[in-house]
Amino acid sequence: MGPRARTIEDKQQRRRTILEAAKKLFFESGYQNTTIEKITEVAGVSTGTFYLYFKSKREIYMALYADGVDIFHQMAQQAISWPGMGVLGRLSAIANAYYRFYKEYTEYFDILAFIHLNQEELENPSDMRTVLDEKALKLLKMIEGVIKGGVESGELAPMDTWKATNVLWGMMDGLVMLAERQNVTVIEVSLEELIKQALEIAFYGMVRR
Amino acid sequence: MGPRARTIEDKQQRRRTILEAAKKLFFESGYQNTTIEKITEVAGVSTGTFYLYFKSKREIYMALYADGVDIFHQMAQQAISWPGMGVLGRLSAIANAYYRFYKEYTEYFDILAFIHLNQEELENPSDMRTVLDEKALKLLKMIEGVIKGGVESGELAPMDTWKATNVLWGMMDGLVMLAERQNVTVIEVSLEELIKQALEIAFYGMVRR
Amino acid sequence: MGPRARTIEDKQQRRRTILEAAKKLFFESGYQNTTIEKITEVAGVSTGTFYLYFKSKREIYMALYADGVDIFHQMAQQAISWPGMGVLGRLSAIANAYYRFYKEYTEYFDILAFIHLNQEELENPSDMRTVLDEKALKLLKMIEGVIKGGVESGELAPMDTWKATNVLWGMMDGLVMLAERQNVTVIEVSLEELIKQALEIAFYGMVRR
Amino acid sequence: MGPRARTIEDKQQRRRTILEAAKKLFFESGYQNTTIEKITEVAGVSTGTFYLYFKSKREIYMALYADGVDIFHQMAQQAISWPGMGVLGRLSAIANAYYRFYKEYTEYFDILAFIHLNQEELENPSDMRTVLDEKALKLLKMIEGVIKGGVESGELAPMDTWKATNVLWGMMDGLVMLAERQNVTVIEVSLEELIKQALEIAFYGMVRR
DNA sequence: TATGAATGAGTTTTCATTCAT
DNA sequence: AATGAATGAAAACTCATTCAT
Repeated sequence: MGPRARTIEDKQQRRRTILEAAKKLFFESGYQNTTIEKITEVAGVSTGTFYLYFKSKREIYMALYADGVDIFHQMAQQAISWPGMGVLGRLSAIANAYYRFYKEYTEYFDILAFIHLNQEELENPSDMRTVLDEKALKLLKMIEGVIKGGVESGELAPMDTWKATNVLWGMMDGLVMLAERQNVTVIEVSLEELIKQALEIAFYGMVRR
Repeated sequence: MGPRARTIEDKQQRRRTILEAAKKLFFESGYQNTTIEKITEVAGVSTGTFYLYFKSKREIYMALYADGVDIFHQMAQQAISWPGMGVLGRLSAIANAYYRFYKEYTEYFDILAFIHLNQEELENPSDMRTVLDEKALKLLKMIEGVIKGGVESGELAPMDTWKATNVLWGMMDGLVMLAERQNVTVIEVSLEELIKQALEIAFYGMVRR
Repeated sequence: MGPRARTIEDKQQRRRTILEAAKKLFFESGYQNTTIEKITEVAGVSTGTFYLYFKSKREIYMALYADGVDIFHQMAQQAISWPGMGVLGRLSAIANAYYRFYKEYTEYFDILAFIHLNQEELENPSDMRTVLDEKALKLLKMIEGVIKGGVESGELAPMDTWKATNVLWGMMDGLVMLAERQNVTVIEVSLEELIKQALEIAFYGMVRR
Repeated sequence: MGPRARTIEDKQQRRRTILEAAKKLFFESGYQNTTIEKITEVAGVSTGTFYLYFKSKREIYMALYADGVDIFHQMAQQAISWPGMGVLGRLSAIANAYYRFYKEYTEYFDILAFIHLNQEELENPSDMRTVLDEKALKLLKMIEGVIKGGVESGELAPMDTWKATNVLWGMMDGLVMLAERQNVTVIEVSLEELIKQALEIAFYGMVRR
């Protein structure tokens, strides 16, 4: 339908078009309920073209995942890049970034969240997997860096920073997941407030006394 | 081939047999990779019989979910039923019950966890959904009851108890989910320790100062 | 479309129906050009039913192959079962059986012939393969038995009977294959005569002088 | 990417490159498993260029077949071109040439053999077919010439030389085909020995007594 | 109640061929 | 003459669900 993608930029663009279509559909209907046919239909290309740009359904999913992690990583990085912030400020900033990512990039967020539990469905790990895990690990390391800084500066009590990082992350994750379920309506508490409260609780628990 | 289930007990028994088969398989292979045929094979009944006891694949999944929530609810209830426990003891007990449930009833746990993110895959909400949300709500209310008690007794600082409940729950959930992913190996920190640390952090944040 | 196959005989019958449809189509259009859909269409069953009776396209092919070998084996066996036949008579009888098989069961013959060279297309050997090779081996052993008998009775010159068997078989095979190609028309010599001549030549070469 | 083939020689060269790539791949993986893309990749040209030199996948296959027949024809011709050879010597020489062709040009041999049985797969006959049959016919006529010479010189018994030619050819063909199948391992007899034995048997049958 | 044979829409993926540049 | 992106028709196989017995 579209004109042939002749230059590298054209091809990048076409890849993006397909990626966007897939993102939209994965978000709307989930991985299983999204068929290649639907993706190509929305992207306005033929089945064959899809396979010109992506090896498989799985691969496009992973590509989106990678993008999602990158986006969040960048958001978080930026959030803590202001000089003169205290640890608590930085951690709050990361939490906020997390929340903003959830709100503004829900499609990506859902893709990230989906992968948590459905690795079986996505079958064999492959190289991609490793790449992705590395990306995720780097993200956690960044957060740990912030906590470490806090401990060193004396703002936070001495602690196992790696454990603390995972606690913080798991906490945020858990809260958003809670909100993600239909339960959100059940809970009748806004996610934003929840995160704030969680941070408060956590921070009181972490600061040096 | 199987004898007819004439009495109500017979029927209940047969239902349980199918349920157990499904639980085993959902746990081993996930929802998508479990076929009705496999379930009936393991249960030793025919395909038709399956549909005599469950309306659809989805329904049996939901039934298992409900069972899982019930089991955990009972475990948590029991954990806090000792008289003379402080709030922190009670909350710890609940967290421990959560951990124990995760360890001892992993099949159920996975089923519960799966549902979080895959509601899309399970399609139309149906009545079951409501029943389940009610069950889950009751569970959260029980936890809130504990926190409320602590605030009233002055052990905990005054706070929005409903928010705090959700924070605690989300925290635990998030941690286990973190551990459930492949990331567990990445993280290299045992779940048990993580939960302990999380509680510590949270409790320090919650107690009256 | 047809009524449900309830008894074992019904099922055998249905299996046969599908088998016949496949045989016809493989013969008419070759393996690659025969689709499961065409087979089920001709057999008057649904796609799903096909897979109820055969694991794969390959399997139905192999099943036909096995039948073909069995049929020929029986024909050859019967051909040499008359008491009081000399070796040459027996070998002639086998060659005739081969020719009759080619004429009367061309569909089977073609399936047997096809497999010769296209094992790649049929991919991984599997158990079936072994079974089939055993069947083919048994057939050759039967022919060798006849030649051995001839050598022992002094009708034939002493020789490596296994080699001779393979020569004879390869000869017959080669001739029919020659006839099978479009070349038949080119050659303008009837297959029957060719086989007769070949036997004459071979026999003159084999008899004790 | 490739430079333009301006002169006729350039074009011939490019054609050859593609042909060689196809030969290699057809031999390694068979007709069905060889894609145009793989061929062009190996040949170092673009997909479009392939279709500039060959009308279809089928056509390149046929072209290789023609080459194969030509090569063997030349080998056989040369083998019998020594003056002062007897008939049996000449026939042996042809058989040896056949065997050598099988050994040294296995790729071509397989291509020739494949066509025997898979004409269906190659679809509509087309003009090529005729060309090929003519080539094959010429080959057989050459062999017949040798036999005729033998009959005329009295070395061989009087016989229908055309039939005998076909018998000999079919015999050789049949033996090699036997060896080509997986059965080779089953048979456990070397092809070379088989051909020798076959010739012996045949010659004893053909010589004047 | 129980059975299990039958269904058929639905899914991913391949690849020969075309054609605008 | 050469390119290679785009095409889209196949094709094999799966599986939740139905329904006649």
